[in-house]
Amino acid sequence: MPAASGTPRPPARSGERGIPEAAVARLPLYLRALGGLAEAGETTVSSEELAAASGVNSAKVRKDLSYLGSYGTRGVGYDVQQLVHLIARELGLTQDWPVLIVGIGNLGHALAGYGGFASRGFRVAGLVDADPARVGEEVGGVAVSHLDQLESIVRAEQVSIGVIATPAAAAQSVCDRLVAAGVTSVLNFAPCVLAVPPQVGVRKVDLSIELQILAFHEQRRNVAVAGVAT
Amino acid sequence: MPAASGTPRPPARSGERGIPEAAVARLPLYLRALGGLAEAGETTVSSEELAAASGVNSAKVRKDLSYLGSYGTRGVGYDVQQLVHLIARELGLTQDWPVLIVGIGNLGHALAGYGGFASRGFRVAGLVDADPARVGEEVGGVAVSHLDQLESIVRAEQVSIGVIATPAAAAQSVCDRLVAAGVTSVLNFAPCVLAVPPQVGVRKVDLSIELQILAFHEQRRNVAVAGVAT
DNA sequence: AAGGCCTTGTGAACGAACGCACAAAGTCGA
DNA sequence: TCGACTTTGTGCGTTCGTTCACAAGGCCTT
Repeated sequence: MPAASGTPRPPARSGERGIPEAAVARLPLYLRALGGLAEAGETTVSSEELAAASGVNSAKVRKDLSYLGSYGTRGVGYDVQQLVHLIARELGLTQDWPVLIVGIGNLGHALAGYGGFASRGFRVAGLVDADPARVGEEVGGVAVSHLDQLESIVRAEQVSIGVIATPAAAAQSVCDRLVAAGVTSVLNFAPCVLAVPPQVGVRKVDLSIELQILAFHEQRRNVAVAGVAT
Repeated sequence: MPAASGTPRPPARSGERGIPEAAVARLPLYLRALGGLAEAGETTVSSEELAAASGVNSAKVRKDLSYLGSYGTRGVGYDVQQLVHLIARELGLTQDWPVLIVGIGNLGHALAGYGGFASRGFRVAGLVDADPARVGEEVGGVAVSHLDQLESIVRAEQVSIGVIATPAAAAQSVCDRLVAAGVTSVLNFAPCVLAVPPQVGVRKVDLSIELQILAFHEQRRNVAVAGVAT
């Protein structure tokens, strides 16, 4: 019987800026919506409007924005430009983020050419692939280098964010090399779990997982209907 | 503390199958991990092993699996094949899901060629694009049709899941057409919010949002370090 | 046959997140 | 200037999700 004498006491609220993870995940949504509103010529926006434009509930919007400080004007709303700037700053998008994409298959191609990166401060600092036949090809204005160049690109371009778009079998070794070279955040598109040191951040996107979740709900609806019909 | 008797409080078990959303989102993860274990020749797996292979915590694994019924053997673990079948059935992956992909740009290409779909029961039943120059091109064994064909493909192939990989500007109108034609689940890659009737399911994937969340944590780490150094 | 060992299944405590509802605070019209 | 109106900011109850910890249960060795 191991006495519960360990210290399972993670100081959740460590007195520092403690903006909840769930709120962080919504900030990019607001930013996107605000971009649209700004283009439409809006100068101020209420929490209700922003909520509609970003697909969340207005109380949540207000609470999330309150974590950034209270910059709204009661009776009026928020200043669009100020909010854009505030959110961008909070997310760290006011600086340049060099990104290295590893694996230039179909998905890597799509990512390299994705317009949504540049507008948020992400710059494709390099593309690498293990296939020599792909080296030299230019994608989205950047030439593909060989996988061997991974370390030198990370160092030369001060890359801190790596994107893995390789097959699952290669992902872990690529990840290890990225981390060893100095990358501290990884976005993983390969369908596998990555092991990284605790101070390295990882997020994963698995296209087929999203479809499977959709299928679950789809099936459930059908079963429910069938059940009623029976 | 002995087991409290007194007033037994069944934990709000709504007589119907009430498997929590968070658990559903993890089932595909388990399924993937189990695939790997099966290939490695494992016939049984403990919650601890499965947890390691899918990157979650073992208590969560056990609780999630318990929603599917109790099919583990104490002292041994779970039967891999049985678990695969059980999860697949729960997710509705034992049937064929025809999928229509709209927008065959870089991303649409990647999706059409993505191997992770077929192995989970998803079949690309059609590809459509608004650009006549793309019509006829073959991607992943399926020919691209014109956007005009959207409705007829949905009906002919009994498509219930649509994937939107168009620019944001086109997404809502495409979505409306999908829904009108009978699609009841939508996976949206366009960076915008979609309005749909309540009975239609939508999930979204925004590549740049994931990067922004990474950037937030990355920045935070840097600020923290700088703060200590100061 | 019996006891030890391992792993499941789950009650219960904890914590995070959500959303309501409302007071506070500012604007705008008269 | 004043009062009505609008919208923010947030305290609080509720729901959802995670984690701990342990009794129940089954296998295997002796």
